Amino acid sequence: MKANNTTSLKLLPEDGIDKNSYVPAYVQVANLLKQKISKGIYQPGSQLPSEAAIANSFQISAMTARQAIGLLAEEGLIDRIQGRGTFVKILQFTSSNFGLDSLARIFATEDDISIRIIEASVQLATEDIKNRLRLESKSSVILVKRLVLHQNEPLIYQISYALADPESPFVETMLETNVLTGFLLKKDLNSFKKAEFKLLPACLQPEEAETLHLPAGESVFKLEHIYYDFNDSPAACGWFIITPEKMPLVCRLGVWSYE
Amino acid sequence: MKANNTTSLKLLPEDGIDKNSYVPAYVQVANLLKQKISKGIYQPGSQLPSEAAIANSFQISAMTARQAIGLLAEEGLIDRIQGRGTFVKILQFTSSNFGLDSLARIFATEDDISIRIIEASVQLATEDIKNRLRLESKSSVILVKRLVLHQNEPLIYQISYALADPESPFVETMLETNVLTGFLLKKDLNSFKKAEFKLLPACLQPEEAETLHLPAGESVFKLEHIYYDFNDSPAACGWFIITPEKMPLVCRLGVWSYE
DNA sequence: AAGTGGTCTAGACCACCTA
DNA sequence: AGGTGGTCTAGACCACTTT
Repeated sequence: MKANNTTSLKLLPEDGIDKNSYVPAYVQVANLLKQKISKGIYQPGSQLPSEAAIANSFQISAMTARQAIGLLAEEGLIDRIQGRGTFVKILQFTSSNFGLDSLARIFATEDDISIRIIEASVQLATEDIKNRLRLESKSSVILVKRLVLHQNEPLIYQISYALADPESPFVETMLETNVLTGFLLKKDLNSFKKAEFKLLPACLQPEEAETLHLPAGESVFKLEHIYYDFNDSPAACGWFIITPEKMPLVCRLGVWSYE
Repeated sequence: MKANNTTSLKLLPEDGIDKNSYVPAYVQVANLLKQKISKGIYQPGSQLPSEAAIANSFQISAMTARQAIGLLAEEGLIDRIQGRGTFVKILQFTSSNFGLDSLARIFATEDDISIRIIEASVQLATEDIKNRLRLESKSSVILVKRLVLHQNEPLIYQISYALADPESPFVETMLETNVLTGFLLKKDLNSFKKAEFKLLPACLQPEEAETLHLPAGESVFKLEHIYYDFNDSPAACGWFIITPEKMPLVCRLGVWSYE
């Protein structure tokens, strides 16, 4: 009943949905509602028709109408308040959300990406690293500095520390590491339970600048990370250095499509 | 049937849900699934039981089971692949998402926040501003520099430009502007259709440093913004300067709660 | 009391993947 | 062909807010 292979003709009802379309009803309804917000028919701050009213006007069930409204909620276009109603959101910069989409897209292709090991060694942990990994005094850690290249151009300068567990040949494992498939220890990919990331502004240090072929002193992003194992113990930490040009952090609020 | 006021006793079935609890069934199921992921019973990369199996084992309907799984999906704990199954995600830094929660929390209280106008004037638009606001040559713009204080300590240095529309007393309106209630023109709060934000690392300039009581040269966040009206024309632009201490950008992946 | 969003059911059928 | 996730229905009841 939902799809119809027998015809390519498309009826365009004035304001109804096409139940023979491959596009789910709730997506169609969501888009129609977005259009009304986009055109200012539903103004910021104003109340949307109730779920029941929407279900009725589009001749769909309440659950389906609710699913459509859920889409708008996911996109941050509306607020749902139990007992009061659904309201078009007023734009607020504090609801901005910045994702690493640009990097994810680069890594997704897996082509043109290569890793160069700058340094790999076992060292005595510094105070800073001991704090981050919750280590006893005089603990040894593995340090690996990598340069990630995209189309043979420096992309990310990566420094990571991991526990020097004598039970396994860690350094070799870390040298094999493939950033593409998860970024750290390939064999330990599924041994991490959780991770914490912190984004910071930073000033490019001489060593980093030289490695990345950039002028020292430039403003860059520093992405710190800590990975935890299934005992909730920090098992690896480190940071990435990357320029805002290679990793643009952009966020859009409001209606940006669907006319 | 969902709530039960008659008793405060709580039965704790081994692995079932409490249908008399105020906590929705789908939330209970989601938490139980999270526990199993947290404990490593469901390991990263492995397949979760099917929706039908979950529905059956918890004695709930398929839709409710699906809703529970939807919660995990929202939190980025799992991947749903049609026709194949549901799988526990392997942590990837590229799926990090940074929100301005810390700022939103500060602004939410509305207490201890005050605005100081540093400068307000009408100026000829520079090339940069003309590009951003898509202006003709020799256009006038309103420039306002504000300092947002929290508990009488400098928090944000804010610079904004807006079209100098002769139809309304803009400068006065902008002087009245209250960051708390939306950040720009109070009267125009609901006249914006969409906005774009860009997060950048920056180096604190002398004027900014002095205003914020910070040493020049420090690394800070620069949050650029452009607001569009319902004609899709850029109507206002500008940027915030804020330190990473005042606006920590942290992101957590994996299971961080629910023992 | 009436209206709103939120939860839940017990089915049905569809689209997709694997075997 | 059988299993999986995805969509949809027509109802029911609940919790919350406003009148």
